[in-house]
Amino acid sequence: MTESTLFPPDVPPAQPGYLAGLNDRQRDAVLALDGPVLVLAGAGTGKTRVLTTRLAHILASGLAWPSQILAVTFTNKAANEMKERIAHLLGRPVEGWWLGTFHALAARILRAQAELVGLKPNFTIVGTDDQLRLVKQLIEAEGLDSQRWPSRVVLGIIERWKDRGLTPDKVSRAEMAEVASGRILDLYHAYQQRLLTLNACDFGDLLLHNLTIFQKAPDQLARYQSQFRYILVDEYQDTNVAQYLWLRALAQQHKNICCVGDDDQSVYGWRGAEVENILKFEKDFPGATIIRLEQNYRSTPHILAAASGLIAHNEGRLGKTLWTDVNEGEKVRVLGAWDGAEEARQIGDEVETLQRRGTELKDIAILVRAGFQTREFEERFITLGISYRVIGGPRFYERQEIRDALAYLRLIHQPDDGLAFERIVNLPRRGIGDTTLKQLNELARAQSVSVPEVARQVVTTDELKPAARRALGSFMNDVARWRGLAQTLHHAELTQIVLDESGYTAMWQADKSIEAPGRLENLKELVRALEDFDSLEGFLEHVSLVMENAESGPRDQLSIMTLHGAKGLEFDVVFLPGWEEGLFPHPRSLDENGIKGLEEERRLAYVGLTRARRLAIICHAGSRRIHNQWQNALPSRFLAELPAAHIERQDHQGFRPPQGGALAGGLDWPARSYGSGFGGGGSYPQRRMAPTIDLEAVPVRKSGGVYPGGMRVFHQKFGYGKVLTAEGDKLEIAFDKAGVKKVMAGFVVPADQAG
DNA sequence: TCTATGTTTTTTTTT
DNA sequence: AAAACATAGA
Repeated sequence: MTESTLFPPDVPPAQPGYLAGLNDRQRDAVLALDGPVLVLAGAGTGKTRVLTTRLAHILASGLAWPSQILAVTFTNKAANEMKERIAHLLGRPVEGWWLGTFHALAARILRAQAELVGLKPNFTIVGTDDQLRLVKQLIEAEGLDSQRWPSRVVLGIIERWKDRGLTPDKVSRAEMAEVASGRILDLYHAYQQRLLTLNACDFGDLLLHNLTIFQKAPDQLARYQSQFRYILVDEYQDTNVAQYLWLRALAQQHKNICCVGDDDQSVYGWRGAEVENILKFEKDFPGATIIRLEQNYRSTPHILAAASGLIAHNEGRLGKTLWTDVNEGEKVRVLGAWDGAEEARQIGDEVETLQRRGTELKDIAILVRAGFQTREFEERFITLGISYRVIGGPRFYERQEIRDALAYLRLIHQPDDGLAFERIVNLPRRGIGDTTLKQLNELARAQSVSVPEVARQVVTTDELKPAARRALGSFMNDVARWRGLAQTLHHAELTQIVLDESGYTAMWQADKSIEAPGRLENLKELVRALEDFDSLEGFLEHVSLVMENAESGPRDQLSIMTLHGAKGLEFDVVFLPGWEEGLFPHPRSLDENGIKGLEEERRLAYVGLTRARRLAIICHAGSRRIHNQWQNALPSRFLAELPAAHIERQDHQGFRPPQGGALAGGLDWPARSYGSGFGGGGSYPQRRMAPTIDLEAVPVRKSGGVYPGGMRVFHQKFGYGKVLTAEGDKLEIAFDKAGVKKVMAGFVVPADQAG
């Protein structure tokens, strides 16, 4: 144990400085170290502070070595933040403890114990695309109707089983009567078998295999149990059954487990999270201390009251009463708009007003229900020149070209990685098509060896047609050669060579499509990223577990993100657009989960409101284009649930809410027909037919810029590109990533002046 | 085996 | 409206 040098056996000071400034409840939560503790922490009650202080306290008082602490967070970002804050509290960084997401920690255990579940320690963690491909293959093999059972749906069912800690053999018992389709269960069996053959597992398996290990090897479990003297769990309301079982198993010996959560902020039910875990806590850990944090330090009374009034419509809550001793602030504003475009315009105007009054962009956020809503705001902000960033968009490591390149590396590193093999064996085209692949698969299945293994064998036999055999042989040769190079070369270098020699780079260079240059750029970026890692294994693990984008520089930018993505964050001003029936609450949630779904949507609304420190502005539009069809929308029922005393209507342009307005209170919008056409209950005017010219969209800045054809330019939304034609103020530009677009000259700057 | 054409679906939220 | 998907033909 090298940690012993880190902490001299000094007795901690009688009143450690880090306890100063905590309120009584918070201090209780920090100091209650013995036995199980459940902290019910309402929004903005200093939860993170309690968590970090508690950890710092354990370490500073020498009650445990870092390696004896298990701290689980929900995102990698939260883990990093915790790491930093504790280093700050203690005045030194902490190394060697078990801090991370459930998935990262479970992966760590699984690497050490892989053999117990039939995996090799270097197993691959497959991503969504691989999962879907696999399931699709199996659906075909099992002869299931792929129309009735799309791979997406089947995978969803399997994942939900995994969330509940059910291996295929356990499902049959628990679920026999419930699921009318025993065939999906067969498929689950086959899927697990297939993953095992591939020496791979998916995200759910990380936890599931851990549970199996705990069951199969009580001695190993006992080892972990005695190792982890203190266990800490953040966002406990978002744990699923598998995670709950995992925690319960590990906490069994010392029972010093502290879970922090808020049942009102449980918004991941669709991913298998069970709020019931919070309710069960007392039962499973008898004598648990329960501490409520109810003093809110974040929001103004109006915001708090509005949020509380809303969430009060949910049943089966543990119930908390948030309060604050702040006594000022604006009411929550509710803004009606004609349509989505006007909504974006109004929010843009508000943002500019806020800016003029000194609010910085980084303190403003727009929280949307669904990803597609971000587009209108992006367009508007580009026009206005408001700097923004969309958080949680498409991720670097999920891009096609990156996954392809990684597949090459995986195949080199793990010769039996069949998924990687299938992905790139004919990419670029090598004349190894579906037919050949099908043959290989059959052979592999018959001999129960991996597909790459079969491929290696078959090049020396006459199983395949000569053309296919030659193509395959040459490919396998290349891979073997690269594998040899891997022994001596740095992997960044190796990657470059592989990409060039395989023809993968050439493939994109030859590709005349608009996104090709961008993809090449991303590949370069990948090679650069590889340089930061000592080992390829380390990099691959990083890629599979760290699904978040690296943060860009500390610039003053407005944040646009989903409500889910906003959990745990806070901003001075929060805009909540799209509060309409048909969008929020999302009908799909209602369809699939009924009243439970509605309550989860309501919690989502609650989360959104409670992100705001100073001001919350809710918006709704009278009509919105969905699937490119105009649909009328009534205000969200959640608007009617907000206590009238704490909100203020701000309608623009003669907008008139139906039936006297949501704020009259007690109105029950019909949940059913929001798109019922003319006069469907609301008094919204129909969309004007004549196309209106958006005068504000005409650029006012920087007129007269001259951009000759061929010049490199930068556009805030579309990125870098080359001018094709210039006609007055109108430019036609081939953007590296966004393709050919017509834009106004005022929106671009010469490439060398960008940034 | 690859490409072109026609048909269908899409947009809930993510470790 | 666009993208993803499936089918048929070269």
